[in-house]
Amino acid sequence: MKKKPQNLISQKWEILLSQAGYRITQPRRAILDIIAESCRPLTPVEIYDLARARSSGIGLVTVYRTIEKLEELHLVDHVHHLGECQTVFRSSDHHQHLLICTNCGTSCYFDGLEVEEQFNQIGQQLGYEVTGHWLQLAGLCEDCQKSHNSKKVPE
Amino acid sequence: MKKKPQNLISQKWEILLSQAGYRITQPRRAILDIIAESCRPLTPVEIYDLARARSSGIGLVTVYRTIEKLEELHLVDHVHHLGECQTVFRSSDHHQHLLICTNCGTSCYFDGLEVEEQFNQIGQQLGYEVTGHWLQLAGLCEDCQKSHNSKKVPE
DNA sequence: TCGATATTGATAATCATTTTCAATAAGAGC
DNA sequence: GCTCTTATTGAAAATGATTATCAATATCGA
Ligand SMILES: [Mn+2]
Ligand SMILES: [Mn+2]
Ligand SMILES: [Zn+2]
Ligand SMILES: [Zn+2]
Repeated sequence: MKKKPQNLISQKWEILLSQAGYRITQPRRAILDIIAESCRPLTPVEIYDLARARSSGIGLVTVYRTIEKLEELHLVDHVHHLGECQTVFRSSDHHQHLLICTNCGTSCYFDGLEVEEQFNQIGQQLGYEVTGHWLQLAGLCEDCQKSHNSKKVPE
Repeated sequence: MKKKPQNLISQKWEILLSQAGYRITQPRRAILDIIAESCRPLTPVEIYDLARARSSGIGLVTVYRTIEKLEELHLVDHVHHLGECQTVFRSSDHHQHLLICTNCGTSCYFDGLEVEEQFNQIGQQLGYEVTGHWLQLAGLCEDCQKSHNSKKVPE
């Protein structure tokens, strides 16, 4: 019987949830794993389906409640892209932005942008005090550039 | 009896809707006016309430259907901000980005950003072919900076 | 091991959006 | 202006997504 090596991220999340006074249950663990391992933002129902395929008897309600707690601890971000406005993706530890594949959803955080100064100047010109920004890039990932037509969606 | 001078934008929209084969009805006209005049993104229900206050007997369904057509003709944009993911705002004629007040919602388009080159480079580093971007600034508008506390929401 | 209680899933309730449909009104052609 | 076709309307019902309720269960500190 193979022992599945647990994902490092979900391992960390379990500790943090524990420290916040939440309990680590079987359904919750399955949901954490799914989200932590995913290379792309997932909808609640996608998480539900993937988690159920792995360990049965999980309720969609529990998915929503688990997402709620992960958000509260800032361990996941809400991602809006394409039609979906409610997908969830593991958050970066520092302020970063997402580059999302328009075909398969595979997402990467990136940083190193030099834009804050420009943002402040634009605000000044319009009389606003800029307090935040929201930036997301869209494109085709390496795999999807090769197989340009196929609409396969990973994990 | 005062003749209300019609908004230039909604006037233009009526022509375009007409040319697209759609009819200009009283409910539709009221909805166009509300959206065209607004200085901030509105939810369907907000549009519904404002339009009903102006001319009675308008259905929420008609609001949804009118938004649908305005979107189809690219006359309005979907705006995601704060909790709301389904607000509607008159679109800019060329590619621009929005700066939105976090307090009252008042929004301005801006351009003159020098970022496209940086976006492409970032994509290259990560193996993506960048095809689009999504950028929005948030801040406090001039009025809301003065009356920092009051949560009044215009029109 | 025990016990307080956080968590669970089934079910029902709520909220936003879409569909259905018969009545109405826009507007092209006369 | 009048007529006729048909796009549009609002009420009501249907759908889909999210949230609240609640009794049974599982977690985890003592
Ligand atoms: Mn940033
Ligand atoms: Mn741009
Ligand atoms: Zn891809
Ligand atoms: Zn403001």
